[in-house]
Amino acid sequence: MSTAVDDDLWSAVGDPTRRRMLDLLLADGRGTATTLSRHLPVTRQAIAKHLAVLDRAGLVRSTPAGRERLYEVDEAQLARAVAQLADVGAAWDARLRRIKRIAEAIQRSQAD
Amino acid sequence: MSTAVDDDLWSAVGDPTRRRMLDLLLADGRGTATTLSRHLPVTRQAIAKHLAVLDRAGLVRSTPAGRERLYEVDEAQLARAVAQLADVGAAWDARLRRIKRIAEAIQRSQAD
DNA sequence: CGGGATGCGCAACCTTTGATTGCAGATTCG
DNA sequence: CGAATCTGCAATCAAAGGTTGCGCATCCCG
Repeated sequence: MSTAVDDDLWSAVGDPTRRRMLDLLLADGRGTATTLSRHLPVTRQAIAKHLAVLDRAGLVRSTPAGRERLYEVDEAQLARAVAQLADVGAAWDARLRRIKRIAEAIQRSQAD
Repeated sequence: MSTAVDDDLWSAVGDPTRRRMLDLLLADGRGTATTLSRHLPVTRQAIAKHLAVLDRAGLVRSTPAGRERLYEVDEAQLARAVAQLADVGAAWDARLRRIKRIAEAIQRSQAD
């Protein structure tokens, strides 16, 4: 019942910059710290640190290619993260629905 | 297409302590900084700061009651946050599915 | 009604993290 | 070869999460 979420995965996905990086990587298939930074309002070094975080969380993999380093999304791991988002959302949603049911029941009983 | 997420709402929900606070508030209906801190591994003051964040994001409301201050979840706003979680998840999910379809198509064409 | 217990809010301080600038090493390309 | 480009490392900074230490209001009970 305690929503059993992997906090590392969640916090990797919790940062807005990292979410946009994942969006970009998914859209283009791959990218480097430099190319990503061209589409985001932060410096290449900040991007590099975020890539390190995503790498540690297993959400991206990287391969050196000459003088640059290419990153790509690990689809299976991102799917896991998506599933966790859905889990937390579903848990809250269920509680909200239950609350609504109870509120309606009270209203009905008061209408008697 | 840019996942149009309210970053304030998301970042309010992005913190693990705040997520657990919302869980507790949903479970009990209401609570104070002190009661919440009894179920969490942080001090009352830390909880109070988180409550201020959640309040600014509109996810909770508070009413003074004697010497204590009761907080409760704003269900409509939490529902909005849940919807945003679902949106981001769905967007990534769709991209992952598309990638998978393409990969399968390539495999099929190579099998010719 | 007075005093201890309980709850809250404010302030100072510490640590972590997202972000910056600066620089040196490696690789590509004209 | 030499200039351009990409990377990685280090120092520095500001914001955020967390803590301790008060002072003040409210409740409760003898």
